Amino acid sequence: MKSETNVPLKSDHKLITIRDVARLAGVSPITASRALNKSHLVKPETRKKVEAAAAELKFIGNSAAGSLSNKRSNIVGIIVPTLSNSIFADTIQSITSRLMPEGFQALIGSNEYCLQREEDIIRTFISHRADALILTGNIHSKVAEELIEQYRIPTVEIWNISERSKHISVGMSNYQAAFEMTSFLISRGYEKIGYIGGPLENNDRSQDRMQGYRDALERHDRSFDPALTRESPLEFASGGAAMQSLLSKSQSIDCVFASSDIIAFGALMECHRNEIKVPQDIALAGFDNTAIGAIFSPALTTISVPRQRIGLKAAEITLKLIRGETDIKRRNDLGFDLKIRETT
Amino acid sequence: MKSETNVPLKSDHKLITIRDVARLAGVSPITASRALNKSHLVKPETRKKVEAAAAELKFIGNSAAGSLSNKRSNIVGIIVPTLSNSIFADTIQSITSRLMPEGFQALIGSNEYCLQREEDIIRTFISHRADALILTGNIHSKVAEELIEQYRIPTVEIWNISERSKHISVGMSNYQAAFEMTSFLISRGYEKIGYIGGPLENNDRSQDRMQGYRDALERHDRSFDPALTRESPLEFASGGAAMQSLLSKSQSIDCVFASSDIIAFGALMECHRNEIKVPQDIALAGFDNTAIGAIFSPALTTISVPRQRIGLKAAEITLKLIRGETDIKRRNDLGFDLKIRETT
DNA sequence: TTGGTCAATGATACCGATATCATTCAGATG
DNA sequence: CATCTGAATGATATCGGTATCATTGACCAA
Repeated sequence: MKSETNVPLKSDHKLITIRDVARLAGVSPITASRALNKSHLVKPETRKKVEAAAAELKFIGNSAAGSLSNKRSNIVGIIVPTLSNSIFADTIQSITSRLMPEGFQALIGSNEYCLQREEDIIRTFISHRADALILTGNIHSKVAEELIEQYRIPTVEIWNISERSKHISVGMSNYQAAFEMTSFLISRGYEKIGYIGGPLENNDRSQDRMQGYRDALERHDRSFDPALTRESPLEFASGGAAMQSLLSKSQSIDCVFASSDIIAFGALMECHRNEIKVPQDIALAGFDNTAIGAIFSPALTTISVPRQRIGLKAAEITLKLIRGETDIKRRNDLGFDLKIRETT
Repeated sequence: MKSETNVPLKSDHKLITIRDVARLAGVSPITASRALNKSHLVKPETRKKVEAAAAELKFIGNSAAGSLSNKRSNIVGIIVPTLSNSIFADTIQSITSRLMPEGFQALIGSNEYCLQREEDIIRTFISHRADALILTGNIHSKVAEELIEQYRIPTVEIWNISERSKHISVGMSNYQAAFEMTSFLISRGYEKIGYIGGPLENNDRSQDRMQGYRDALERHDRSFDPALTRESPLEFASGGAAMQSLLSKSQSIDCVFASSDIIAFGALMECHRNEIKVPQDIALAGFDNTAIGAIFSPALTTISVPRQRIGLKAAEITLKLIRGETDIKRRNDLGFDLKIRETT
């Protein structure tokens, strides 16, 4: 076999540069550069010559050289907690579909719900001199905030709106959503409403949802009972385990509010296994409105989060920030929807 | 409000450079650079001084300048069909967790099952002078292949192993997996086995799975009947619709092999809605082994694809390619597992 | 005719790192 | 002691674009 083709050591292999394009087109490198980027500065005829030359050579500009020179990387860094949960994938998808046509490249990082990892990712994003950052939530490490400040990176936070946020934020109030869902469950007549939430540590969405549940109970003269709550990793199996734990400790529970659809599914499956009927024996509500919830049988009552709209809005604000526009609201609350379906 | 903080126009704001670090440490820029990167060339004492200076200034190197100079971007481009399906998220996660500690940054793109979009993404990856590419599957546009060739980008294909592949590949034989699943279903005694596959166009995995199903039937002296097959987008609802279509056209079907768990779930839900019992009335098998399948009730029979191992192996081969090592197998078949559970 | 404006293009310098080659000097060698 | 060796460091050039300022010539006004 021609094993050399497998050994693409960066050899002396010469890549096409804009000088080559310029030479072929019979113009200077700067004119070639202008023709390809700011074409209005160049005679249409010249532009065509340059474009033809670039096409013939299959020229692809070196963006490292470009950003080094003009101090704009055309890179936007996005950090989400995880890629495994498709809710964030939807947001990323809509961000990139808005940014790519504008010539931006998204750098995507997942911090796996860890602030230190987020800080490391931010550091590498800064090393690429990202023009802007889009971060999930509003809890970040102290050093991360300092770096953002020192390097003056325009930053947008997504997925939660709260007083806490020091940056521009796009999302919805997780607190209010949990509050309304809990209020709804109370209005439905459920007496003993349990709660299974995601890990609280360093997660503002989890914290706010929990607080919303709690405040709604108290607003309706119910006492908050920690024995009816569980904290669960955001995995199906863990949600099931938390449900099992709830069931074994307090039989009289008649409703469970899970702060994530993933947990809710785990809980639902646990009910199936124990031949507990949903919603007849126990009602169940989730949060996020994942695709499977709607087609599930029984269909899951949940909170619909405008994931795509969050991404779109965040992308648009990011573009404005990069372009120095100033008509930007600090808090962009896109709201949420109570999806009342079969499990309650 | 201090609205200036919201207007981070790239002003004349001076960023820390390695010259600043060098000055503070009392050495030349080159020595500072060496101290931070190739520390063995520098006296330990000097290195400590430079590190202290860098830390004090919170220096983060400009990777654009770095890669322009040393012709290595430390960037690896990864393209998956979509981020919405968590199976690819798992692979990405394991790739990046292997590459990041080695100092590489992953650029992630999703082509939404479109070759043209893949080509565009490859073009931007090349503009960043990615050191290597990791692509899903082995069907790419002609121009994409030409660009990879011209710019000599080491490339690894993941998720399928077939003769078709022109690059190094890491994955499993989708053909063989579908063949074995179908054979298993036949051995279980099912008579009329339907098939719902993903879109075939430009998707080698879908094509190979379909062919595996077909060949297995014929190997066992069953005739392949196109009327028992459906093509469905990879969404829950579409899977349900395809199932409905199958049910309405041929009542006598007693088993359906869905080429993706997502389709299988849609189909399963459709059965629930129609009060068709799985597996008593109709058996159902999926493909991919998504997390929910195992905890679902009834638990889904499916093919387990070693998603994480694919990512890990692909990352390791990528590192070897970048480093010019030559002991690399062209086809890295990591196998698959038949997960026989309750739906068959 | 002269001067001014503007469109089109070019020469040169520079972005911030590092490759390359040069230099210095301590210690080993004969 | 002269020479060599190699560790440690530095001066300069360079990567591939583009910002900046300069130049050219066409067109127009006075």
